[in-house]
Amino acid sequence: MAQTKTAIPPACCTLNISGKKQEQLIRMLKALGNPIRFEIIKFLVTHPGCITGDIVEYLPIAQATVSQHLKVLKEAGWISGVIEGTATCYQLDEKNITWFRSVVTDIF
Amino acid sequence: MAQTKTAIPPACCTLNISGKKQEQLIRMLKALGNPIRFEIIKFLVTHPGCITGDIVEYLPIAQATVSQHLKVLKEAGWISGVIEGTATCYQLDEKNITWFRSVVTDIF
DNA sequence: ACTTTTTATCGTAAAATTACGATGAATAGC
DNA sequence: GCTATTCATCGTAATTTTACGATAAAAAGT
Repeated sequence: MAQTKTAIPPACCTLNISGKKQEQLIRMLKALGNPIRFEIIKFLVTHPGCITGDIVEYLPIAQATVSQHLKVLKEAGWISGVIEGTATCYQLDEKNITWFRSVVTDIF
Repeated sequence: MAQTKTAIPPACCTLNISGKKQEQLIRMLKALGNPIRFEIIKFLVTHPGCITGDIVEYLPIAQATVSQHLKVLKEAGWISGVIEGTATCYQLDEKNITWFRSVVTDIF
């Protein structure tokens, strides 16, 4: 390709990330880049510890589908679930979200 | 659902966003939540104004596929392209990226 | 004018995602 | 023990995404 002459003009972000960290970030971005899942996370901000049924009630989609989205969010690290009797209580995974925030503010 | 008693415990993020702003954010998250597109954005940080062919050369995928990814990134607002002769020069869309950063730091 | 270069788009195949109903598993309540 | 409740998982259909080769379009070079 054409050689960049001398100095690269300063970009608006560094995106200085790679390897496992980058993979984890991409996984979180992808999981959040879906309207239903974004709504679930928003819901959990105001309803921490709520159970699956609450989220199903709130959203216009079937219980099986909600469960699938919760799984994606859990695997991406956005949420964690605690089984309580027959129910499962979900909440934001503060540790990972804090990590996400710090990484994003770091590279953007 | 079970009533949240009195005060909601402070969450680690507000996610205070909705409507068109939320839609745009989700579009950007989704576009960036793909390994190939993430690499393209990273490449553009260090190679601003490079042409499609440079990116094709850099990535292990076909030209048509790269072109498609560039389209997604452009539509999401991550990049802009300037036609120069037969080539197209791509660069980060600093305005939208700045918007992205401010929104993310605002709601997380 | 013709050829070359460069890139976007088209058509299409394969893979992944999203959605649903049905079913199974596990606990709670009787 | 039996029934009800709650949720994850299974099987599957529909849609979307990702990928490719082929082709079209548009400018540059000869």
